[in-house]
Amino acid sequence: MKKNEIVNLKPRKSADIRQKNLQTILFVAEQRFAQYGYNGTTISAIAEQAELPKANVLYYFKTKEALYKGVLSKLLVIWMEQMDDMDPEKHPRDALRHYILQKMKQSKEHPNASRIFAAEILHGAPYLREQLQTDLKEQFIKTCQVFRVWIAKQWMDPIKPEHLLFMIWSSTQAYADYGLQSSLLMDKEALEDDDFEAGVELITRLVLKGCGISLL
Amino acid sequence: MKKNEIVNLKPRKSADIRQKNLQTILFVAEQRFAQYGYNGTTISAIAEQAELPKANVLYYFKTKEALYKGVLSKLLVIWMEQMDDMDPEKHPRDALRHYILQKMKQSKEHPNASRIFAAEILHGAPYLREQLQTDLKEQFIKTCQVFRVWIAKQWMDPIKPEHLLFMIWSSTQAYADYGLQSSLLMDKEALEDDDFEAGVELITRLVLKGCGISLL
DNA sequence: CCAAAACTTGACCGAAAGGTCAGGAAAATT
DNA sequence: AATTTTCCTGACCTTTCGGTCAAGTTTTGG
Repeated sequence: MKKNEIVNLKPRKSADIRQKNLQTILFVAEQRFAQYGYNGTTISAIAEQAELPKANVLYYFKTKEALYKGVLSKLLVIWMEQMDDMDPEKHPRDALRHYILQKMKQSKEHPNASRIFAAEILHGAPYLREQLQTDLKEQFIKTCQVFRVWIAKQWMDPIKPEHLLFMIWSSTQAYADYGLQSSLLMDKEALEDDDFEAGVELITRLVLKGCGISLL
Repeated sequence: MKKNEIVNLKPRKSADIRQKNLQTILFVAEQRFAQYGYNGTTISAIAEQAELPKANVLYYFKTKEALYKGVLSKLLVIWMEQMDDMDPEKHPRDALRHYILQKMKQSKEHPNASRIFAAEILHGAPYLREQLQTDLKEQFIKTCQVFRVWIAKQWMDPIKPEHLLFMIWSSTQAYADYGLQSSLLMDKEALEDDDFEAGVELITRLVLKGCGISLL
């Protein structure tokens, strides 16, 4: 079992080539799609940035659409996994705080996913409709149901669950989607850790106090 | 079916032709840009929907970019005019309520403007950077300043003005940008008047209570 | 009524995009 | 070592897009 002869030379694994190229392409594609949108992104540009011939990119992904879907499905995993349920048994104070924190973390750590999804939805979700109508909707309904339980228990004021959730989503998501806008307005290159923290704090505060949940 | 033979209605002045065509083109272009984005929109598609030959569209707008800018500048007027100042003398209860209502009205009545701007910002504001850095920023700073006055007067809790404003913008804007998403989730064709009202109510409530402003 | 100005439009063009393909190089398998 | 499978890629094809143009028609102004 010879690994690779002498010390030097690349540890050129065999089947790893595929994995490595797929990864590179997907990584680059994610960036471009996030920044320029589907139609604003060209395969040549991706190929160039990935330092591969265009035909090679097309070898791994037969079509541009397939590549885009590849990116989407990769991001969808990240996207959904953190979206996990809120426990109706937990006190909303803790559950909501945690949820908002998670959401914001998402915006901070995966802004590309956020942006791509935002653009998708903005344009009628041509590729995500299915997912939205199933997975996301299930998540939505479940979370609203939790809110209703809390309201019934009088742990929070009777607000409209759908709109509350909507507000939490949009205001946290905004830190990814409109990161540029806000940094422009605040004279920064980009949003910093402090900004995300302040965002979490403010949104949490508004939600808790707004719903009549004590902060302690 | 010529109706203005005998009655001699408007004998179709030439100057009117220009206005009429410009209007039609801008109207159609606005829709397409909002739905498909800049790169996803073709001049032929606009021409077809406007029932004009492509070359005729190009006669009025020399380039696609010029047309896009035409749409933007038209929307920018609408966009900014409602953004007017909050009065630091007024009580935040009324001023904020009014502001949120206006913002939401914007989302409801001019969703295309909202969507186009959202897409612009999402992609780094290639055409709006200038405007954002001047007009919008001025607006931003001014409003934050008003918040600070209110805080100094102890009319509201000491929150971070930038983030509060950011939250108001994003959550109201979302009713335009993500109108589709939300209607999908709520089993509706589109958002209805009730939804906008409920949105205003919830956002106002969260903001006021969250900032320690009494609701009466 | 006539000439100039404004408008209209089918035909055309070069560039760039997505995608194909054939044949060669490298790995893997036997 | 031989052969099969996978990977690589330059050249090429087709379509579509933004944009031009020249030849016409209509409107306007004198």
